[in-house]
Amino acid sequence: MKATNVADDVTHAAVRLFAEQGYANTSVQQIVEAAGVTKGAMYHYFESKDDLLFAIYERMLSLQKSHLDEIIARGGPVEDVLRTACVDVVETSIEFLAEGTVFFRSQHMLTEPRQQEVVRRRREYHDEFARLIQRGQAEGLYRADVPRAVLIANFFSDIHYLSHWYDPAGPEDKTLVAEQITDLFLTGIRRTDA
Amino acid sequence: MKATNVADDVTHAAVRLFAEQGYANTSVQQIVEAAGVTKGAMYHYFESKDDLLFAIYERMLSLQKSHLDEIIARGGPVEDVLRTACVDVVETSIEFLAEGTVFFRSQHMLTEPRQQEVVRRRREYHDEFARLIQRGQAEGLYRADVPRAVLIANFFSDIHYLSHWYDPAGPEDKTLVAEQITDLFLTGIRRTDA
DNA sequence: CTGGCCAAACCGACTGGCCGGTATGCTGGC
DNA sequence: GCCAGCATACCGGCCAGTCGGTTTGGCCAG
Repeated sequence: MKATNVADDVTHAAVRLFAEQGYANTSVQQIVEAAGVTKGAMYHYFESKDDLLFAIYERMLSLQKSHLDEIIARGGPVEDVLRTACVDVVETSIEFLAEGTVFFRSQHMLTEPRQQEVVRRRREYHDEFARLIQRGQAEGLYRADVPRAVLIANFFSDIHYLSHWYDPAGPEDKTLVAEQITDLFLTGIRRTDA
Repeated sequence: MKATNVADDVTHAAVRLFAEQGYANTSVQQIVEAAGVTKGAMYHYFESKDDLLFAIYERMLSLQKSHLDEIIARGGPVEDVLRTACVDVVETSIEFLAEGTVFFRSQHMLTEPRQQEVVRRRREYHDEFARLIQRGQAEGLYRADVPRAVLIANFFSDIHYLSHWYDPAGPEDKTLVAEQITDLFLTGIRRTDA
């Protein structure tokens, strides 16, 4: 559908600029110029600057949630499912690194209702992930001497932090890094006691 | 020195408001009102809003660097030094949770030269931490099959993420959490192969 | 003790620029 | 001839920073 690439062009330009300069430091004028359209065109497709930001969140949230759902639906041993889910989310986060930067940095710039919506959707993801860990703990695979919240935070933090150090132009391969991070995480939470 | 608590009052109010609403969404007027001073007084102690933000960074950077220096200076086995350093930085980060929120969220709001200064100082900290890991690897304590950058990111990410989930009013004790996080990290990077 | 003096600390009304959003108008396709 | 899809000039609000002025406190000469 080449129908309206205006909306897409604007979104892409916005992601790039928001990631580079931050939401507050980026004017609508800059975005439309970078996208090669005019303000009128943009406001034809988006209600507000806030709406534009939310579109970026909506995209990421849907994407990651659908991936997780799909992986869990495929079933299999908990360990395998968890590993696949972890590797996938790291890889996806690397693929959408700029989106991730905006995602984690600008949530507080959204208007209150939309911020709540993002919180709600993230909690859904979090809870689904938590149930995986819980199943693993029930099977005696993962340590239970540490609050589950800490275990989960220990992985989510890696996703979060990616945009702060990973360089797509650097030497590290994204799939390899995804496996390495997952490995560090799973090794850390594995039950080792007698 | 009760001499000038104006500067302190302003800084504390600023940290709180920046953490709550973000730097861009907080007006200087709000800050001075919250601090119970006037704009004139504030601009007597700070050159600009940016200067105020940088003061927060300066404080955190100095604090954490001095802690790390001191712990390394005390010497001892690498494993012990690293563990102490990790626990300390997590604990400190919890104590200064609001500062941390601002620290990681608003770096791109600083003017370019100051942003560079922050990058420089953070790299100093990073490199010192990296040398500890390197020593541990040389002694065969830590795995070397994963790039050192990944190992380090795996820990720094936890620090970074703290302000996103840790609730000071919650049930988790900060020292305990610090030890748990450190434990997960050290377990993950420990060499286990034959 | 005291009055004069100076600097540092502080006050708060004002301004100039920027920027999100809008109003109005144009144009080509059906 | 009408409507979706734009273009563009413009407005109004907000806010960092300023600036002329006032207050406070320390200090010394008389």
